[in-house]
Amino acid sequence: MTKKRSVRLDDVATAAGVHTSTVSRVLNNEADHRVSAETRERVLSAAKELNYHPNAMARGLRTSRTHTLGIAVPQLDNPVFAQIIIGATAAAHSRGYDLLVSLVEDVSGESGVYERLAHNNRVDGLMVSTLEKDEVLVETLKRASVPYVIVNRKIRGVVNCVAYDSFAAAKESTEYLLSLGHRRIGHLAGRLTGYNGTKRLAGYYAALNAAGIESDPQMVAEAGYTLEGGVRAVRSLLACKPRPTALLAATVLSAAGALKALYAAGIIVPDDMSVMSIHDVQIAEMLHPPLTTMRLPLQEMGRVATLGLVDLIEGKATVVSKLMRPEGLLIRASTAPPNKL
Amino acid sequence: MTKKRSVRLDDVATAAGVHTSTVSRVLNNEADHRVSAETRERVLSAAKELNYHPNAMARGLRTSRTHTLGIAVPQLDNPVFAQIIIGATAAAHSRGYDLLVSLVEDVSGESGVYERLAHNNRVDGLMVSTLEKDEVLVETLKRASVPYVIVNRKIRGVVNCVAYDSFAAAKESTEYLLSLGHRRIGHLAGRLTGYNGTKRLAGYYAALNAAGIESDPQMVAEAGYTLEGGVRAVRSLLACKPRPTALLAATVLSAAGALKALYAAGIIVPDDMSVMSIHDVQIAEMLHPPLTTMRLPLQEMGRVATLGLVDLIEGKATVVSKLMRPEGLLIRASTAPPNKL
DNA sequence: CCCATTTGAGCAATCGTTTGCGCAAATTCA
DNA sequence: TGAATTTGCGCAAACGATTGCTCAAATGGG
Repeated sequence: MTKKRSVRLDDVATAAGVHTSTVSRVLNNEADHRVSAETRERVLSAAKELNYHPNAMARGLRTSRTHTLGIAVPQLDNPVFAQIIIGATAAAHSRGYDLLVSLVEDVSGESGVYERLAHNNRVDGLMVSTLEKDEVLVETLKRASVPYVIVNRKIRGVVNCVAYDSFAAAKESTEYLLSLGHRRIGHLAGRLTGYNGTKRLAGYYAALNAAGIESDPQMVAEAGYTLEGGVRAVRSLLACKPRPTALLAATVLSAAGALKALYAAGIIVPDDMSVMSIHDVQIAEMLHPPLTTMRLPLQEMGRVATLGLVDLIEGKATVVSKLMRPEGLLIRASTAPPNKL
Repeated sequence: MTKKRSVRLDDVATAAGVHTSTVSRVLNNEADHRVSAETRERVLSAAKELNYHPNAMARGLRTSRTHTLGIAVPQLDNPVFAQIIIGATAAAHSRGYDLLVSLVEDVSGESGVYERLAHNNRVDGLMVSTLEKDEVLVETLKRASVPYVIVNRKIRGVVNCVAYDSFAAAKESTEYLLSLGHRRIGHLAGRLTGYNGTKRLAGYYAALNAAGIESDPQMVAEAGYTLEGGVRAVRSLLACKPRPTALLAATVLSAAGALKALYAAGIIVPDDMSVMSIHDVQIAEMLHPPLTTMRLPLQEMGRVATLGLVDLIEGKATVVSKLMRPEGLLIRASTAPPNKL
């Protein structure tokens, strides 16, 4: 509260009886420490004594490094992004960086975010996890003045991407449903204009084909990544005859919507229909019945992207590219063999 | 990618044929605009032409203002905090600030966060929503060098607090259960060492007393703010005889745990037992049965706290203190009159 | 027409660090 | 012992903006 003048390098220098430059070198542990042990000691204790903290602005101005990372996400109330951010903050802190979270809700409108963060030298690097169309994003990032990495998708023309192997995740999920004996499997797809949505759809088809099952476009409904989307998609799938006996949702929120809609339609899960989804988050175990999921390393992805970005910034790497493998099934009560009629 | 030198005030000045100071004044719209309309025009177009963006560091160093706010939360995977942050980001952006999110998980250990953010002049102000004991927090904040506001609780000795009227929320919730005809109402309390936990407990008691019902400590179990806590608490409450016919959970996650545990115990909701909770978040409608809730203005709280903090920073206010009223019941399918045996 | 006032814009100091360079003292080597 | 290094530290110039002053030119009043 009190507007006490903060203690500067100067103050420490005076207290230790040396020049500011010496203090700076000591405190920054310069590579070739051309400072006597005794002086070093004196400086360190003076700094501690005065409770010195370097001024981030001044330092930033001089070194043009902010020790801050930015991350742009489209939503925060989606546990998937929350988890990614959790992983990212932890990793950032572990490397001495802070994390600036930017919510970029409106896909098209927001022209300012990248500018605000990157252009003003507010951040040393940027993680981007928004939902723009590839071309738009590429175009915007072309103007970025700091290193960046795309999180949660892959983009043609951008080398630094950390994404899930969504194809494998969907394929393995579908294989599990097949192994239970299901033959008519529906898919609540993600956004079919985006990376994850299309990859998951492809993985789903691949598993069906490999099992010699002819894929039926009627069994696929785009649900996006929301509860409501799941509700709508299930309604449309229920119109098919014969009905599917199992559903694979591209994400947990749409699966939740599916459960809701199925319940409303009087269809019992898993007796009448199995449901599973990609992404294991806490919600899965709160649903009724608890949801079988394919686990993807969410926090880990935030971590990997962050560490990679820091390496990029610090020149320890020139490329950050990783496809994260699914971590396996978590079988709960929402899946079972199909009902023999 | 290319390390293009960024365009400075100097460049704009040269382009416009004036001095940097003039450019600065134009761009900042100085109060008494002692600049001719023509010059102003020239400067503005030059700035746009060159795509000039002020260097945040340099400006910050000079003005000792970062236009960044910090918010410290204990968890991100709790939708309650996610919503608060959503409200806060929007409000911050609307006033031209960015938001630095800090996850302070370990209550006791983390000594560094406040220092890192506030002391280094990384932020102009701080919102604190962590779970430390009051005394610890007060002690830490005493050393803060920037304005701050406590979010989601009230603390003796700190004037700038934005919190819920948790007492009213719990009281009104309990009254609803009473109005349905319930007489034996259990409470899944929050943390009984904290503000919200105790206030909600008090509100619950108050409603019971007002209805002439003797309160029974056995009907209260501390569940905290997690799924597991809810599960455990319900198990202990089920041991009471006679059993409660309704439960009020202090938060939605513990309510989810309650539903899970009740299902496991073969108790039907709401037929055999009603369940409701404070805090309406999307999870509530995904649960089975959909959960009756007392709505509290989550995003709004983030907004109010942020705007207040900015006012504090900009000297437009000296106090930020608000108790936010509940927004009313959202009646879903988890509550009903008690079963007449 | 002359002096007082206002207007418009430049000068230069400053914010707190970092860092290339210089220079004395201390050390090494022959 | 004298020259060549090495060691330890200070000097002062950046970094890019903001802002109190200064001062000439333009304006106004009598």
